[in-house]
Amino acid sequence: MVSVGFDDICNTALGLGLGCFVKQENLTQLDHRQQNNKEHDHFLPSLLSLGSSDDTNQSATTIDAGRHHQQASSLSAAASSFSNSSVKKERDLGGGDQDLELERVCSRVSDEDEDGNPRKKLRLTKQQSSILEDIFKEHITLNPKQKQALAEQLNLRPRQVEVWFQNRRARTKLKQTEVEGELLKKCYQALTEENKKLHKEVQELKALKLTTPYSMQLPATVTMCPCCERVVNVSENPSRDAFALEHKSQFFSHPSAAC
DNA sequence: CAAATGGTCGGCATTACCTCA
DNA sequence: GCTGAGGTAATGCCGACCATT
Repeated sequence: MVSVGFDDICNTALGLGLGCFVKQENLTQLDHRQQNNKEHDHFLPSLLSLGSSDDTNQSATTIDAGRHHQQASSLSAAASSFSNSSVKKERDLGGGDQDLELERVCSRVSDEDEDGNPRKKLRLTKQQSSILEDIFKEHITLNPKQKQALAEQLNLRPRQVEVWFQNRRARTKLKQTEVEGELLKKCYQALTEENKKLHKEVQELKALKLTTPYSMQLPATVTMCPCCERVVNVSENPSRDAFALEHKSQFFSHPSAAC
């Protein structure tokens, strides 16, 4: 099971599989967004100029330089079914102008592979999914470098990594929406219950008001403001004594000011 | 300096394929 | 073997943003 810190992965494709990653500063989502475009200028050349120091990098560079040529490897078995898929457009860099142009041409071809068979849907391996999940926990978006590096690590195309992250964000949002919906539902039920209680209380108070003279309506320990009908139970809350007294005095001198 | 243009991105809705009960 | 439901990879479109002209 491969477990690699994403900050490490995204820093350089050279580090893939070599454990020689360099820590990269964390990026916020906005940072990613803003950085994406800026990085484009130097992203492509840096990847293409990856000096292959070993066979691992050699294969990675091969993928990058010619994304339409599938690399033969165990991990790429799943990806191989996409060699000629109907990708709308490969938005990821890494192939140069000629490759981009080629991509534009090839991207709109049929959903069939070289053999004329209908495109098969990729199922990511557990290992691939696990790595993607781990990285998603750290970063829900990728910048081009990160995407490219991850794609190379997983033997997928950058577009596939991008799509996975898009779908993963959508799933996260959907779950979050469901959770919030449940929460709102519970809040609504609680408020409804509270509302019922308050209505019942109001009815009881109104009934009490009708059947009893005002001077006898309240226990000796309870004070009610005639303006707002606010009730203060002095005996239950001695700390309010001062408030009650002050309020009381205001009731009869300046009732409106008290409320 | 402002407007037009082109490129890239993420979000979103939808489609298409696959698996499983 | 067939079928419907659910999961998910992939597609297509859109608006936002940025760089360039």
